[in-house]
Amino acid sequence: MGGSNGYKTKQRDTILKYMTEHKDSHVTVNGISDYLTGQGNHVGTATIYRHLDKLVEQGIVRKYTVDSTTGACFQYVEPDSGCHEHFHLKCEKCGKLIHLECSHVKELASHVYSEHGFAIDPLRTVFYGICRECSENENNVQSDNNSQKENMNNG
Amino acid sequence: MGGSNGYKTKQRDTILKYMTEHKDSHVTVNGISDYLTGQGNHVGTATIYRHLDKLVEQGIVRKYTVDSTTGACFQYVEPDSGCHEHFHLKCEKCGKLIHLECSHVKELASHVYSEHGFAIDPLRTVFYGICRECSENENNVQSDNNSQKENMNNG
DNA sequence: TTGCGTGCAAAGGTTTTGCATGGCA
DNA sequence: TGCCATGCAAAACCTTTGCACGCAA
Repeated sequence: MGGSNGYKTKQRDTILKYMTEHKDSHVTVNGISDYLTGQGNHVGTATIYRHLDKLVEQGIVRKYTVDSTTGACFQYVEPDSGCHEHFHLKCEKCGKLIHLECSHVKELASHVYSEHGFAIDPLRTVFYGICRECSENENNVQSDNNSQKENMNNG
Repeated sequence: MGGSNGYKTKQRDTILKYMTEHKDSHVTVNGISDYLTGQGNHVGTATIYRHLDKLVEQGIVRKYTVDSTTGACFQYVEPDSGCHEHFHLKCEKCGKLIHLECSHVKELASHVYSEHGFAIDPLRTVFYGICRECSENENNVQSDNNSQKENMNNG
């Protein structure tokens, strides 16, 4: 955590720029790689991993693991907003990842800590369930939907 | 989801027995495989995965994903323990599973449903974090940390 | 006998590592 | 000039899938 975080390189800037421009959504290494390649700014996969690791260590980026089969998700953390903690809802039907920025959850977290001595880690905790769209669809159509695809947009 | 859960085989019994005997800790496929092989009860990896998948579907076993590098973790759920109605806290350090019978959580669940339209599934949802004992230990023991994860206690 | 269950190996995907080269300071 | 950073490919893992054979019902 010293002053020096390594050299300032084109690749580092490119990745950090991408992260800050997508701070409202979760991104995967694959997503970053594809996007940058499409923009003509190809960066090697290993380099992306290495930078992301460093950024996570420095607290600039957070790492989420939703599923063991899917790749890890990363998200930029705004440095000035000290308490940018939020939890996540993951729909078991469509795989959508929803950000839950809600005071109720934070209250719960502090309650659990003071009453139960347990420090909840919002980085790792994911609420599983069924999202609004899917429960509405469930009532209307009953087609087989076996998609395990992730579409993690929506901020 | 018919009544039949498949044939009763030696492998299925072996795996289920292992799960029930380790219900207090989370286990990995690798751990199961190694243990059974050591006991002279070798079961193929694919078979373990296939059974675990079924058990998860049936709600007999829970699946956790702590890290994308590590494999998934599994844990047996006692059918008569009423675990379907309350939430769980899992310590990332010691793997302990804590039953959280707390009105605050239920309130949160109904709030999330009414306000955010998301129906949380208590069976799948686990709060990750650090338990009281482990956070006390962390303060006392500050020995070598070659662990590349973990140091993320903020807030 | 029928058809699911099993084991092995191969495939598919994500992340890490080794090594020679390139680029920042 | 001295190192760190990068890229490529291979390796290391975890998980799934295909296929032939075994075994429960």
